[in-house]
Amino acid sequence: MAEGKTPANLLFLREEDLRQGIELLFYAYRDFTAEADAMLAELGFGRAHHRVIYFVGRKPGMTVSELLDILKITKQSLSRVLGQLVREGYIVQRPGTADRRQRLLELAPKGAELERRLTEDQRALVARAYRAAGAESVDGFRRVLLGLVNEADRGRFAGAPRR
Amino acid sequence: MAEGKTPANLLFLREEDLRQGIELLFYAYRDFTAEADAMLAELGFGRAHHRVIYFVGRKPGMTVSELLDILKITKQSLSRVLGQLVREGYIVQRPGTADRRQRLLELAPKGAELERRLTEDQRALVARAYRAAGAESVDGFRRVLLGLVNEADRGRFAGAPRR
DNA sequence: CCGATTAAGTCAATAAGGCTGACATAAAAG
DNA sequence: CTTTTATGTCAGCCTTATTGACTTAATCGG
Repeated sequence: MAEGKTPANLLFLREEDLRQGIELLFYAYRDFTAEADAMLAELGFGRAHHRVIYFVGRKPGMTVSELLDILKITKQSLSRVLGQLVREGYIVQRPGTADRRQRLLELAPKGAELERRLTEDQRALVARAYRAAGAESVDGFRRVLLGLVNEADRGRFAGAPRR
Repeated sequence: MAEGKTPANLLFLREEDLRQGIELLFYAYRDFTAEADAMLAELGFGRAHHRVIYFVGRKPGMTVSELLDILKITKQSLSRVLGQLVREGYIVQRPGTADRRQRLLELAPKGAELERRLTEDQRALVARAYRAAGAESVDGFRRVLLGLVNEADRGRFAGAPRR
């Protein structure tokens, strides 16, 4: 029985650990997005607008296709959100130089300003969590999350975190 | 200039680190929920149904109020989803013994079975990420995510991860 | 015991953000 | 010159959330 107890107990803890991980992801994501959501709501925007603004800001000159790949939504869904952002002057489109079918996306000043405000908020949240957890923890955080990301997208996180 | 360069560079890296954290959260959450979402769609359910089933499974006898606190949605929003799950026999309600106004929630066998299938999937994802990252990383992952969680909800994650 | 509060539910209207399917246009590629 | 690709658009549908107003039943506090 002394032998029987250990594996059963380990298995139980493991299950608890995994559930804790699942729940941490839920709660952390819920709270991580809450503040920015509130800010967006005041402008009549939603989380979808934030994602578009964020990624366009991150990589100016991005094509519509690239954005679709990242967001994993349909072009019709993107179209509504993107069209709105373009019409309201947050994002500008210019034809691609090599391929003139493309519409390269970039933030207009108004969009850059909003991006800054939104991201500042989330950066502060992450910074606080990083500081509270300590440098070694940050590394673990990155490794585990990277393991959750679809293999195809892992390459976006250029190799080794600087160290 | 040798002195000037370092702080500027550190600042840049820090900004990059924070953005990487933000993006990791986005990609990881996106991919973490994708499989279960597909499974739910076949039953005509969505992510909201999963959350209800998950948390009721996690704490049988939970009240509606408790669930609302966790999900941070309105009772009208919950009502539709919960009502559906009750009508279709995934969840049963029984009046509270101490307070008969309450309707304590628990999974019916059908709901427990679905919960198992859904969570098994996510558990496997998390387990894979944990294994790939290693034990020390898991600890860091937990610490950082916990720092992102609203202070009011941190108590849900009972103190020290077993160690 | 009675009035106030609480737990839960309900009805109605509205909106965001997804989806599918079908079709259009312009440019690139073979 | 035909086909493929990048992008956009129209139309209709679903899920998940919202606010506001109201109901019912049970508990609680004086």
